[in-house]
Amino acid sequence: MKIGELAKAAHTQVETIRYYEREGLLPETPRTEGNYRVYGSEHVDRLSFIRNCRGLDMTLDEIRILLRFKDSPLENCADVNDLLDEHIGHVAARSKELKALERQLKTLRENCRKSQQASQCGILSELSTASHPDQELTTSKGHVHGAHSLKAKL
Amino acid sequence: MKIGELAKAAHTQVETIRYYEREGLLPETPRTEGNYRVYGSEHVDRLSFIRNCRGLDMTLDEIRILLRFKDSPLENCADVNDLLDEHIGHVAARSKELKALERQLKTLRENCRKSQQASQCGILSELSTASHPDQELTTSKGHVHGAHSLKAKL
DNA sequence: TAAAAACCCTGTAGCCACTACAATGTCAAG
DNA sequence: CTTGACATTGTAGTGGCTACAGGGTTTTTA
Repeated sequence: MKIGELAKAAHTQVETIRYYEREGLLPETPRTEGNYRVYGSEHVDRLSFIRNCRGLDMTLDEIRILLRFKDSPLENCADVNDLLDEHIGHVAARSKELKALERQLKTLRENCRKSQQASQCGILSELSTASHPDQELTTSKGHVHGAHSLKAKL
Repeated sequence: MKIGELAKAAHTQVETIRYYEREGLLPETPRTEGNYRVYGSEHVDRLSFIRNCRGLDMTLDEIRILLRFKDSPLENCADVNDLLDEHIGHVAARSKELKALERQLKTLRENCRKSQQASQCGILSELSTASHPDQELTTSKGHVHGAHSLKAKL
C-alpha cells in the first residue's frame, strides 16, 4: 500500500501523513526500491485512530499519550480516563464561551437595528466601549482555541 | 503616553501593540528623542476597539474592515451588519460543533466505566473505529477554529 | 516503445495571532 | 553614578497542517 492509498483509506491528505511521520505519530516504514513508503492495514488503523482523536479536537500531544497507552495495553485505564476528562473539561469550557459569545454578538447586532437612523453606527460605537466590566469573564486555561473552525481543515 | 502605559490602559501586551503596528491596525506614531513611541487617548480607543473585537473572536482581517468603516463614518451600516452576520454564523456553527463534540466525548468516557474489567480499554478501541458514518458531519467552512481556547491568551 | 500522466520523494516556506527572547539603548530614582 | 525599569529592533517559535518547487518513479495511454 502506497501513501496515496493510505491517505484515501483514512481520509487524510498525503502531506499530513508525512507530517505525522516526522512528528513521530506514525512509524517510519520500509521503502520500495523506488524509495516509496509501504504501508499495511495496521497503519490504516493507527492513522484512523489519530484522525478520530483530531476530530475530537485533541492536540497531537494528547494523542501521543493515548498512542502510548494503546501500544502498551497492560497499562491502567485510569490515566486514559484522566486525559479524557481533562479534555472534556476544555471542550465544555470553550463551548460555554462560544455560546456567550454568540449571545453578545447577537445583542450587538440588535443595536444596529435600533440606531440605524442615528448619525453613527451603533455597532461600531458599542465595540469601542464593550469591554465588559466582568473582566476576564471566561479566561479558561484550556487548550481549546478560537472560534475559527478547525473542522473545515480536517 | 508610552507603550507600556498604553498596554496597561487597553489590557494588552506591549509586544502585541508593536505587532498591531506592523500589521497596520495601529498607525505609526511620532517618537520621543529617545525613539520611544508616543501615544494619546485616541490610541487607547482604537486599541480597545481591536481588543474588543478579538474578544469576540474576529480575525484581524475582519477587524481591519471594521476599522475602515470606523475611519470613514459616512459609510452605510449595511456592510458592518453583513460582516457581523457572517461572523455570528461562524461562531454559531462552531458552537454547535463543540456541543456535539462534548456529547461524543462524554459517551466515549462512559464506555470506560462499562468495560473497565475487560481486557482492553473501551475508550481506546472505540477511538480506533469511531469514524462516524455521517462523514464530514460538521464541515463548517467558517474561520472559527479548534476547541483549544484563544481566550486564555487574550 | 515512447510519451504523457499520475504518483512519489525531500525540503522549505507560509498560515494565524501572537509570544518570547536576545542584544542593545534610554531614562528616572536613590 | 549606578541600578533597575522601561524601551528599541530583529528573529524565531508556537500548532497543525498546507502548498509549493524541483526533482524522481511508475503506470497508463497512444
